[in-house]
Amino acid sequence: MGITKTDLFTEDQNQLAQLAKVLAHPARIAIIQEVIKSQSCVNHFLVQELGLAQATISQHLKELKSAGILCGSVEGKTISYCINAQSWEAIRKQFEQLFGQFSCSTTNNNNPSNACCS
Amino acid sequence: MGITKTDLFTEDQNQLAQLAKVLAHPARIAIIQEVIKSQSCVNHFLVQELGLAQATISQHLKELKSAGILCGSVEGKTISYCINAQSWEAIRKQFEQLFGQFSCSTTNNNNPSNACCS
DNA sequence: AATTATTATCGTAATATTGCGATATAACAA
DNA sequence: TTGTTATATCGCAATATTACGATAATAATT
Repeated sequence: MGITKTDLFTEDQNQLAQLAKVLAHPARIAIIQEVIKSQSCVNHFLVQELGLAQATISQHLKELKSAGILCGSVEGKTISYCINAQSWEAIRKQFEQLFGQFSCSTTNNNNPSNACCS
Repeated sequence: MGITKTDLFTEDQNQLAQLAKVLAHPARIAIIQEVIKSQSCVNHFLVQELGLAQATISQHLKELKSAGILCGSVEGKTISYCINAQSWEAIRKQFEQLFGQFSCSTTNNNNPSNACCS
């Protein structure tokens, strides 16, 4: 069907999946990294750097913005995008929370026979 | 087009995006969390817990397995899935590497006028 | 005012994803 | 052997995503 049954899952699960979806495209990863490297970026710079069409970059920027990862400020006739520091930290924490749910030591302590992957 | 131009991006960017894509579905997040909570899970247990059809769970498990997040071991007529500890750590590191590229302090030091998000 | 530069949005084609019924396969049980 | 249980795979329909040309909107420049 192509439609996700969000009602079956918790708010946290849906939210994290949504965040992951925004990161699930190399162009958006690349845009994020360019923005970090240059402190801020404008659309046409990214078009030159990444080699995607202007409309495509604009679309990716829109998604990154609506996810809270970037935010843009008008500067003359350009729009300067930078990392949304507060959101960035919150998003990082959500991923850390997931990754923190499992660790090797946990496995060794509670289930020494967990040998299926070793 | 629906096709991602992977040739425009670095190996790392493509790889991280690919990993994010696997996490970009609440069912797969939920499966991961069930597997962690129960140490290991079999298909039909997840079907009961999550309320998705058996074929659907099987498909998600396949993706999680091929991404290296889970691995399965045959136990009689069931297949027991657990976290692939080594991969898990490697994947965590890739996300940490991304999130480590930006921090508030960096911003404050190098670009005090980065006020577009504050 | 007309031109130029920059970005957003619309529309569309190509492709990918999600979900599940139906079916196939394999291990065990009676 | 026949039946049961557990899982994987196939095929399909519905929906989502990706990419971009065309166009619109806005601000600066001439």
